[in-house]
Amino acid sequence: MFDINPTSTAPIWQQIEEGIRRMITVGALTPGDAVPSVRDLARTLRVNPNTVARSYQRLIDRGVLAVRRGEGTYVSEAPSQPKKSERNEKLRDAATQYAGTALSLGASREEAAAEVETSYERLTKELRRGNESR
Amino acid sequence: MFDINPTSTAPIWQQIEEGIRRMITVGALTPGDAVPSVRDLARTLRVNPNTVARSYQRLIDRGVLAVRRGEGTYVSEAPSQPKKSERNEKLRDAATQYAGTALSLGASREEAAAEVETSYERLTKELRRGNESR
DNA sequence: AACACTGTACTATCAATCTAGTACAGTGGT
DNA sequence: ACCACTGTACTAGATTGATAGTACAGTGTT
Repeated sequence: MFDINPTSTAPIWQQIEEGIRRMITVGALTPGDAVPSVRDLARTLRVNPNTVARSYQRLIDRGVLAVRRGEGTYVSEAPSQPKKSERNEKLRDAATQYAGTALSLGASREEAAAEVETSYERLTKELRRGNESR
Repeated sequence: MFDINPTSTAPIWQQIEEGIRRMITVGALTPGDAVPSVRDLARTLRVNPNTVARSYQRLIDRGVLAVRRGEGTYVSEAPSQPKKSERNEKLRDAATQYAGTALSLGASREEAAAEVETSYERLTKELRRGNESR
């Protein structure tokens, strides 16, 4: 599972939303899989159930998750993907923010890029762990 | 000068603090230079003077800026640089956050790194602009 | 002396986020 | 029928960030 950074300026519901999306893109969650219940995930992440519910609701609204009433929440069979233009805009915004931070810390372009690749590799490995049984 | 993104989750005072640091590392501000007055910068960025004052105060506390009472605020002659360990930790955190976002958007490692390099180049060029007269 | 600037320091208010607690309807297993 | 689980919905409080407004002391210019 993923971690929550309570000191981050990014709201927790957003961190959870991104975390679920990451697990799907990496294959740790596939269509039809059940996601943890609101209360379970809240206990695991040491977070309020309302906050988890908010994240799930957003993912449901966007067609990434689907609810079976009384049963639980599952990854949609046909997970809708966001428009390409919107995706590129978000990626660009995130890159700009990171590049700005790297610059303010005096990091070179090469160092900034290398640090991203390292983090990317680490995240994918962490997310795939505990998932070899599939 | 730099821009403020009011929709970002990062607080404005932090964006201003990073912006000043960027201008210093890029050379758009050198030791001895005056930074805009609290009220001027607030008007330029369309932000409350209190918010700018908060950013300046943090930079003063860290030895990046220095105040001459009644005159203004200036870039310190011997700008203290943060500890290497702390700098690396911040860079790493920022890289992790960006990599996580890129992953949740389904971007490949190469695409994520390339987008950073592009943003980095763009930022340095923008910041150096209007500074050729030095 | 008067004025226009500087930074600094308050108070008050608004919005967003997170938390705690409670409640209710739907589902499945016993 | 009962129980344990599911998502959902609501109230209320604390915290943080940003805003508006006001005020005061120090500095340089006129």
